[in-house]
Amino acid sequence: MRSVREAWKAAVASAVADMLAEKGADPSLSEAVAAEAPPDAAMGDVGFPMFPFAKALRMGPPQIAAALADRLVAEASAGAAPAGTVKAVGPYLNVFLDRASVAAQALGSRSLGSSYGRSSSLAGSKVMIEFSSPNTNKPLHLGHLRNDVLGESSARILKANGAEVMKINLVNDRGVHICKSMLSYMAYGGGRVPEDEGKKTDHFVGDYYVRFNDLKKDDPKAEEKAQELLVKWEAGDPETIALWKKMNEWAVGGIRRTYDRTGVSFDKYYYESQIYLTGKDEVQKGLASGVFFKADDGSVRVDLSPIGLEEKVLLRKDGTSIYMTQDLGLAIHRHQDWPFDRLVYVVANEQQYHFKVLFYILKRLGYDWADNLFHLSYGLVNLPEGRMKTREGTVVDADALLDSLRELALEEIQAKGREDAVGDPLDTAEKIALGAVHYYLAQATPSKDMIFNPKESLSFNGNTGPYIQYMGARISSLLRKRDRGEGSASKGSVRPELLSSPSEWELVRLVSSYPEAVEQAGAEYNPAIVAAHVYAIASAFSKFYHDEPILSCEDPDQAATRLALSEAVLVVLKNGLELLCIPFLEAM
RNA sequence: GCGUUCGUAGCUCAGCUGGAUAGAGCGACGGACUUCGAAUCCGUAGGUCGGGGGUUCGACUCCCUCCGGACGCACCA
Repeated sequence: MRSVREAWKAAVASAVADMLAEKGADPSLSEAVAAEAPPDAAMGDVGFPMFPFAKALRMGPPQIAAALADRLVAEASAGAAPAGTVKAVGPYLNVFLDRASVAAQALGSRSLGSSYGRSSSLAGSKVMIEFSSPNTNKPLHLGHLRNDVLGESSARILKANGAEVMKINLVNDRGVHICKSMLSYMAYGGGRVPEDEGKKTDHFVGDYYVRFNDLKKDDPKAEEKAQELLVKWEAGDPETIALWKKMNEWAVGGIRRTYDRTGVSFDKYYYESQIYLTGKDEVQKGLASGVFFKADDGSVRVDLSPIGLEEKVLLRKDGTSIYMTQDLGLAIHRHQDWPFDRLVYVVANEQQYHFKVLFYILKRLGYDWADNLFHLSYGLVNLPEGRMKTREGTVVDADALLDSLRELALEEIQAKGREDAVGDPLDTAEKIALGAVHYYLAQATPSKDMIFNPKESLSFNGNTGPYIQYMGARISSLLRKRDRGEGSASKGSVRPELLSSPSEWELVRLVSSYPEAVEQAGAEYNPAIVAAHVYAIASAFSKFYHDEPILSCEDPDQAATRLALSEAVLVVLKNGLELLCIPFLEAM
């Protein structure tokens, strides 16, 4: 569809340039030709507004559109224009595409299967993407799920556009917050292990972190002791390290189980405990080259006035490093490990300042890849009841959320009496729960704060994951029937020109523009674009399915063609859901 | 106080990089199952696009200003 549209755009631009030249105006003004979508398909498939040329041509836009239409019709009769017909509609020049050829192209997606929607727009580029980055003192919560789905989905979209992608996870496994859960365990743990309490290992650790609040009441010096423990840890005290290792294995092990459950994976794990000292040497180099300076108090700083900010300390006066130092070193080391062209950080928007400064410093240090750093900044996830707060215990635990959604989905399957039809009810319920959460989180514009409504996410009605999964299941059901010999489709042949009704054309249009959506999502690091497209096609299919007989169509050719269209829709649904980390279901 | 960002229907969100009558979903109200899965579909009501200026042939979109919310402004991560 794009190629046809581009061809028309070029044809219109060339015709406009000719008109401008004839009137003695500058032909390069024709670069302002823009292809748009008319509000109603009855007005045309592609529209070109003529306003920008009115002044230069000394004509009203409607007159320009009419004159241009005549010109292009003449070219078409001479075989010089792309397929389709043109029509002046007020100030717009509209094009009606040759629907049969667009439909034929859309049906071609069936043979491409899982590769339909791939592009080479990012071919040859290496993209590293960092996401999730959990702390090892507590399990994943709803906010992580948004981070994870944005990261994993973006990675899949980038790959679909031809990029080579390296997914990395930076685990925050050191620091005073980790020491707090250790201290709490030392006080209350009594040597117990997760199995003793029948708990998932990361929850076991998280519970001790929460109990640090009790410890503060029992022991007024708890905060101090946590700091002391951190010092012991940094000194490599064997006992401290042993406990730290044990608890971290529990935490990371549990978190990994949640990743397995949600379909998130990483190519490489980095641990802060191993890299928190990196970056010092880079700062020293920058100091030597004059990018940084030594302040009167002995600390090393960078001047941020060129980007309208103050100074930033990079090394304390005692020579110890800070967060920025570490991230600086890590970025450089990562590039040595795997020379990426772009580096994407999926991190909450509260760290915008941090990345602004980090990117600026890397650029000042002269790294050529510093121009292609991107902070995929996302907003908070809140609940209908209000904001999640750790202290108030209103944080939504990821595992518990998935469990409760799975339970609700299971109840629905049972209520509909579909246990036998779905085969494995619990597994199906789990996949519906995952579809609900991932779709809901992925469909929102990343940068904005959002409200997560669990009940709404699971609704089988409306703009939800399960609704889309349902359309996939319906099409699968049709195909099963066809394979069993039902209907007349097998006796007919596929004829794209039969796809002419409004609902059929809408589906053709959406199938054929799917690759553009994937490409745009990749260019903007925005899975929501794929989500919107997948929902649109599911919704359009639902209408089509309701209005038109498919398998039960009397005319074999029409049945075969409509079934082929359904298969094309299925290809888009499957591929799109895959990009969004939403399981596809044959039946539900 | 300074900076960033957001404000679109009762609620949750789109709005294709400045174009045709601002769109969906939920909720409300009213319809559609002897028919491929009604976990669906159709219709109705509901908006001064936070307010006010400006740029433009044309502004939800760009600029300024005010109001309101969020986040940041550490030698914490």
